[in-house]
Amino acid sequence: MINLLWGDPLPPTRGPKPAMTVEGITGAAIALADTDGLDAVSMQRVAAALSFTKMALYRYVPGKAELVALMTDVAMGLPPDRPRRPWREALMTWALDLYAAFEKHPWLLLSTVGRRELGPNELTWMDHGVRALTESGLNGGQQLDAVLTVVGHVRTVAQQSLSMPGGSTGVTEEHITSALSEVLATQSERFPGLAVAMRSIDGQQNKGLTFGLDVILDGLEVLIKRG
Amino acid sequence: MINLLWGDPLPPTRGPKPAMTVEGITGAAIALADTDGLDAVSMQRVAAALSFTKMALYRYVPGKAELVALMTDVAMGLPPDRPRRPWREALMTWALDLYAAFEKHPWLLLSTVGRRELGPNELTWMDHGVRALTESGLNGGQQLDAVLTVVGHVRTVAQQSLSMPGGSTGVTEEHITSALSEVLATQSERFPGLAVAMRSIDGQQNKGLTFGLDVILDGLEVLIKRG
DNA sequence: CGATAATTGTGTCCACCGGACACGGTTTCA
DNA sequence: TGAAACCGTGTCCGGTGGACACAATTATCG
Repeated sequence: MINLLWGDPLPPTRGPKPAMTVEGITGAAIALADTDGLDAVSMQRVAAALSFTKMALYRYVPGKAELVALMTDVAMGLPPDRPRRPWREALMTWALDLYAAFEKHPWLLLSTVGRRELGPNELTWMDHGVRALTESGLNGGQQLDAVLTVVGHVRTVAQQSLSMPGGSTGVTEEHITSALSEVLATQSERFPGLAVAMRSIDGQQNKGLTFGLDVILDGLEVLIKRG
Repeated sequence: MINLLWGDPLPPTRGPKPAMTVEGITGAAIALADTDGLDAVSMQRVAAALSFTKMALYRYVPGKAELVALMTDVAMGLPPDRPRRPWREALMTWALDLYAAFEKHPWLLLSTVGRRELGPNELTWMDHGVRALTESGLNGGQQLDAVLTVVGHVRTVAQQSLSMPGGSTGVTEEHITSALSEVLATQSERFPGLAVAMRSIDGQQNKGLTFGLDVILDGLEVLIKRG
């Protein structure tokens, strides 16, 4: 399976020509997930989208888990190339690029939970994130932890701002606030903190993303300047 | 279903006495998830644990999604009561408490992804988090965003440090580093940033959690002091 | 007291899921 | 010209969530 993630090794020569490709299967599965969500991705449906039997897929992919891993790495893609910049701007645009990737394929939030095999594209993302901090003065562990903190925040905001199936347009806190106000209408005395916080809210676009990023980067700056 | 989350309303009077309770079902499901993971929670297995047929559960719970929502809110529990303290210490211990909750029921990381119905316990967690910041000078939206950033980081670290089925003992970066070093052994030139970062790592316990929290709180402090 | 209506747990059935396996057709190599 | 390798298909299995009809149980009403 690692072999699949890192490029298919040997096209055999003996039998009939394969009628499909791993790339085609992965692409069909991604298209399916993009339109109908990750739950709609089943072997049957992927095969049907390619006009084949589901069992034919197992000639190219060991199982569903590996297919999802392939989908994930391909859909993640490579981080866009950005010019060298000071660590803060570099990490900020890197985070926004990552958010854009989640925005393009919201199901990535589901397929990247839990322990899993990391593909080359995902590793490249991590590499670029870490490299934004190479000249910051932080040591290796700090760099990794810092990137982890940023990706965690991006994930959280994306997860809460992107409706799972198709929706995207980042209306950040839209749902949570509406769900909250619904509850607080009758239970406001039970959640006093939330109640007063909700009253002084300014419905700004994508605020949660940049707010948290600014906070994290400010914190990193403190750490870096402290030396 | 909301009714279920917020307390069962009316025990009817006509037919035979119910032989189970929603609490019992939820408890059995939680126990099952604690030992064998969330994937092991099926209607059949939950019913079998209570020596009943799976269809009997549907008299108490509308469906599996609602059962998982119940499990989630119950397992989350209420945040421990802590004495009033300045916002920074309050938020820090709140975050550590939240991490402990995820440590106790690792499957919460899976059951709390995507759009879902928020239960009273989960809302209480949010309320306590926000209330830690009431005297910080931040406005309501900022308070919510700040708490969201913290929970995002806690989730990320927990997710990567807790092995899904049963394991717990927070050996934070253990897996990611081992998986990374495995790849970097042969592909180090392809991920130069990761390669050098891995070389200067100090295998400290649970470092990722406190590191990120310190960074976030430092950033909040900057924002607050700026006024 | 007896009939009725409501509610319980069960049994049966369905579509769908991931996957094991055997089979016949196709292609290349010895 | 076999023989060996590989492809796509069909069949089968255990498991999933859930709809539905059914007999048994219980409280209420006449």
